[in-house]
Formats: sequence, C-alpha cells, structure tokens
Amino acid sequence: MDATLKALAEPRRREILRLVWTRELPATSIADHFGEVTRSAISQHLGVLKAAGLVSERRDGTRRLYQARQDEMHKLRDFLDNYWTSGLERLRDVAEAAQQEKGSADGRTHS
Amino acid sequence: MDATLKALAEPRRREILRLVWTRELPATSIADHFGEVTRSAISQHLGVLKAAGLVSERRDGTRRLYQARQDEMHKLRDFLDNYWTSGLERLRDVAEAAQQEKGSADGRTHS
DNA sequence: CGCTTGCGTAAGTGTCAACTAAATCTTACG
DNA sequence: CGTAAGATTTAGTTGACACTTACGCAAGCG
Repeated sequence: MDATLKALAEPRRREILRLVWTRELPATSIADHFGEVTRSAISQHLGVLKAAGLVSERRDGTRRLYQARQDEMHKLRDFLDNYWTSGLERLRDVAEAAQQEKGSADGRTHS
Repeated sequence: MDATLKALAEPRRREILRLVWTRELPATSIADHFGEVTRSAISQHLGVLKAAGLVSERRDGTRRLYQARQDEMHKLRDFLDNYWTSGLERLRDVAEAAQQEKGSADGRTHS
C-alpha cells in the first residue's frame, strides 16, 4: 500500500494510469502523449507503476502493452476507508492517549 | 488534490493523521508518539498536513491542538473514484489514440 | 520582570527520486 | 548474419524532502 500511494503521488504517473485505464497501450503511444518528456522517463514510470501492481504488462512481439489493474485501485480505496478508524493499533493509541491525559492534564486546561 | 496525495505518500504523516482522526491532540502529544523522531520533524509534518487541508489547527493558550479534517479525505475518495473514468480530457485521449491506431497500425500487428 | 512551557522557523545535511543521454537487450525481417 | 524498431537499463545530474540542531516567539506563572 505504501508503494501504491507513493506511485500515485506523482502526477505524471496518474496520467499514465488514466491513459491505460480502459485499454491496452504500447509504451511508445504512452510516451508520445508527453511531448516534453523522454521515452526513458516514461519507461521508468511504468516500472514504478508495475512494481506497485498498478499496471500489467503484456508482450506482443517487440512491443509491450500496458493496462491498468483496476482491482488494485479498489484495494487502495478500501484501505483509505478503513485505515483511520480500525484495527488494534488504533485502540492501543487511544488507550495510550488516555493514559497520557490522565498523567498531565491536571491544572492544565484553562477556563 | 496533488498536495493531498503527496502528503499521504509519507507513512509518518499517515500515522499522525490516524492519531488525530477522532480527537484533538496537542503537537507535543503527537510527537511523543514517535520516539525516534524529533519534535521539530513532527511540527514540519503537521505543517504539510495543514497546508494540504488535511488537519485543522486550534490554539489554546500556548498549545496548538490538531485534528483531522475527515471531509478532505472523503474528497480524495471521490477524486480517486472519478479521475480515471470521467471528464472531457478522457474523451480527447481516446479519440487521439484511435487516430494514432489508424495511422500506424497497417501491417504492424503480427499473426 | 525573569523563567518555563509549548511550538514554529532557519539553516545545514544526507538521501531519494525524476530526469537525460548513452548503452543494451529482444524480436523481426531481408 | 546485419540491421532496424520497440523498449528497458545504466550511469550521472539535479532538485525535492525528511531530518537534526539551534534559535525565536508567544502565553502563562512565580
């Protein structure tokens, strides 16, 4: 999940992902979409996306066709929905905070 | 939205956000939770989160209380749901791709 | 007023990541 | 085989960023 969020933090990668969201595209077609950037750079971005599991790669002759893996994005959505409000760690944190409050709150809060 | 994703790409900031998800906490309490990092570092993280609109800051005497802004997170969820499959840019891209396919596909696909 | 508490800011450092250019690999074709 | 096309890989550079140390600033207390 860390890799997923890091991959999505880069705008260029988001756009790549959008391009291959509904269809397969060869690396060159993707690169052509970014006039001001090298093919090499795009290839590296694709590497990151693939490492994060956000795209799949299929070979056809000399070409490599990329497509988004939408299920991975859904996983991210579930993560974002659950991370903040669930889990044992969460309970531990609240308990700790309560403890801390108890130890240092006396005579601290004004009004 | 760019700022939001960048802010969330950092694990430490995600944890901070989780700490203040359901309650207000002063900066020091937050910092105490990360034994291996300086208070200053946490303060800077809080600055990033605040700049991204992910937390709100309230002052109480010398203390500053932080809390997550959950609505901002929901905005992000909506963004992730819509970005890939919507918008005029999307249509433009598909049209372009079709054009490109038309211009260079002849005698290209093997088998 | 001096002093302490709670925090942010400034400056400096090390590390990582995005990019370019050049080299390499693979497949296809004469 | 020799060559060309499609694409990744490998240095090497540059900028961003997470971190630490040191300092500054405001609010409360004696």
